[in-house]
Amino acid sequence: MSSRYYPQIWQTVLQIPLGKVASYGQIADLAGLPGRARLVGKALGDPMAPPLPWHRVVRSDLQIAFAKGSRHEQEQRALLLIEGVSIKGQRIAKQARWQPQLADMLFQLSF
DNA sequence: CACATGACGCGTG
DNA sequence: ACACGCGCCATGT
Repeated sequence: MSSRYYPQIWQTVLQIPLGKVASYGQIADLAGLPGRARLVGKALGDPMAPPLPWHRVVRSDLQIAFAKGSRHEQEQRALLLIEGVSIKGQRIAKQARWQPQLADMLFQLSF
């Protein structure tokens, strides 16, 4: 089981503020795993994962990763809208991007 | 072991 | 915007 890195990924995802979104690559970087965006997707889908704001993780082009119209895609869209994230068409508003501040970075270092 | 397949991302054309 | 190619990596056939 190579879910060795999942915990740090989960921790990072938990940092994303309500109403904000982060990309898979961004989470990978913050978790100290540059270039390993795919691993983030795996971590989120792992059955052992704790409750997470998984819906706040989207592709770097600000689109939902799941197939258009799929059940997962609809659920993620609904959750984001509930949080006040504006989505026009297939694209999430740029302003919803999470920009980690110094305090957030320091939190990561404490692990 | 060889391939294929994703909740990815970036560079090029 | 669209299409590849390639890097990345766990899982499955």
